[in-house]
Amino acid sequence: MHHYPTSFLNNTIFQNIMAKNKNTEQKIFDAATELFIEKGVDRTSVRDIASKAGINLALMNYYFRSKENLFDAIFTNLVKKNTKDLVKILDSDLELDEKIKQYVAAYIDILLKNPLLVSFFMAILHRSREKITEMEVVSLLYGRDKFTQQIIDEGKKGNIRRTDPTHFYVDMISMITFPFAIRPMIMDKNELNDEEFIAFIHERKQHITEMLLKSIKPC
Amino acid sequence: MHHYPTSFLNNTIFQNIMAKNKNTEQKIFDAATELFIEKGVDRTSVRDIASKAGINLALMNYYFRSKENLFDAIFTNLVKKNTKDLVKILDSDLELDEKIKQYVAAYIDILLKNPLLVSFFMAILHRSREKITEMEVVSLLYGRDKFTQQIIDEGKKGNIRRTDPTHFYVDMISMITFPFAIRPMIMDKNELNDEEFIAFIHERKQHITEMLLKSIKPC
DNA sequence: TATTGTTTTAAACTGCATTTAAAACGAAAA
DNA sequence: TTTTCGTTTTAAATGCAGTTTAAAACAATA
Repeated sequence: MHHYPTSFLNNTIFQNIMAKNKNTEQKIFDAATELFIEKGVDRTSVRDIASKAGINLALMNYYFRSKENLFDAIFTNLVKKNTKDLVKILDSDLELDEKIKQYVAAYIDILLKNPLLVSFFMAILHRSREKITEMEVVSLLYGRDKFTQQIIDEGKKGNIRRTDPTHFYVDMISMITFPFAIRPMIMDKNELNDEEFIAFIHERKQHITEMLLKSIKPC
Repeated sequence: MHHYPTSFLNNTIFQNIMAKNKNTEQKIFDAATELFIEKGVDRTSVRDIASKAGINLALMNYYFRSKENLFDAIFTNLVKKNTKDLVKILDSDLELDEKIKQYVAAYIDILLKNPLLVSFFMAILHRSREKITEMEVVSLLYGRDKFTQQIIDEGKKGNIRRTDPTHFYVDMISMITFPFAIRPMIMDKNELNDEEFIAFIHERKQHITEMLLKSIKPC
């Protein structure tokens, strides 16, 4: 009979564990994060993590139960840390135009700053696409109740063309996100280096905003 | 010293091998294809493939050298079979409007008909994003020389707004492709069943076309 | 019939995540 | 202080993955 420590994921008593297990658990968490960034999730073994964290192999399983769990913990942590602003913008009382502009720019900046976020997302989608619906934290990346209502309302008022909010939202996140997923392809086909790709992505902030606004502008 | 059979990938003498090795090589290929569809690439082991094909474990490596290679062969085959039309449309002499409309519809139909294409693409992007640039066959999914020129020309002639063809093309494939990648998320958040999701995707044909055309319409 | 190259086989090898069972540790109770 | 008991750590084993090896079976042909 094993006694597993309270999970990292169970953050109601997050503070308490941290006081106690800070060293080992945090060491595993940090080492894994660094290695996942550096080599990708699949190409880092738990032995790598253990040796980088300076702990015994079995401790990874003792604290996180599995590599998959550790991955989820890191991903959840990363998403939570980075998407607060995004949700705030969508739920704000900004004018629709300004809201879209800010959302697009903020989302792109987040993805530029956190390459891990992109590759984690890809990893989850790849591993089992269904799983993503089970991760509550993903709502933070696809939650838009107020925004949806706003589009419907503005359409009724005649301030914009009547627009299907689902299509509109899918368009928006597709144009923002997908280029990061196919980054090597875009760089290769357009002969861009890293710097130029980043510039291209920055251009897209304005480009996407214009595209979206033009599509809802009333005739 | 081993004597590997001429590779499946080397299709200059494709016919010849097929006459000889049809049984075993094709059995492996077919079994793997079915299992990859059914359970996903990572969740099918080479032992699964061998037992489904009714052959010895080592034969998979004898014919395809590695599981990765087998995967590539299947992917390449699948892309080649399905993207002929797509390239034809982009390279045709159609009017820009009509060309965009046909391309969007054809691309979406292909992805609807071949779920494997989507998950294979994700698998490659996930495994090593860089690898995708090495697969010549991917040009078929991202090749647009004549199309690019056409957008520039029409812009100069004043038939459309002057438009950056790279952004335009990225927008187009993002809006077409990405929704398939996040299918479970869209279904979950909008409470769609399979049938409704497919209907949603069909709607997108017209939606995306309108979106793209509106963005290049001259003021 | 003997030879040579090809195809198939059984078994081993390597590296991986995970599990086990026991040992070490630390704090609280006796 | 010593005992006790839950927690943390350890070394070793387990089982499954892809791949490799070396020999056997087979087929064609000289």
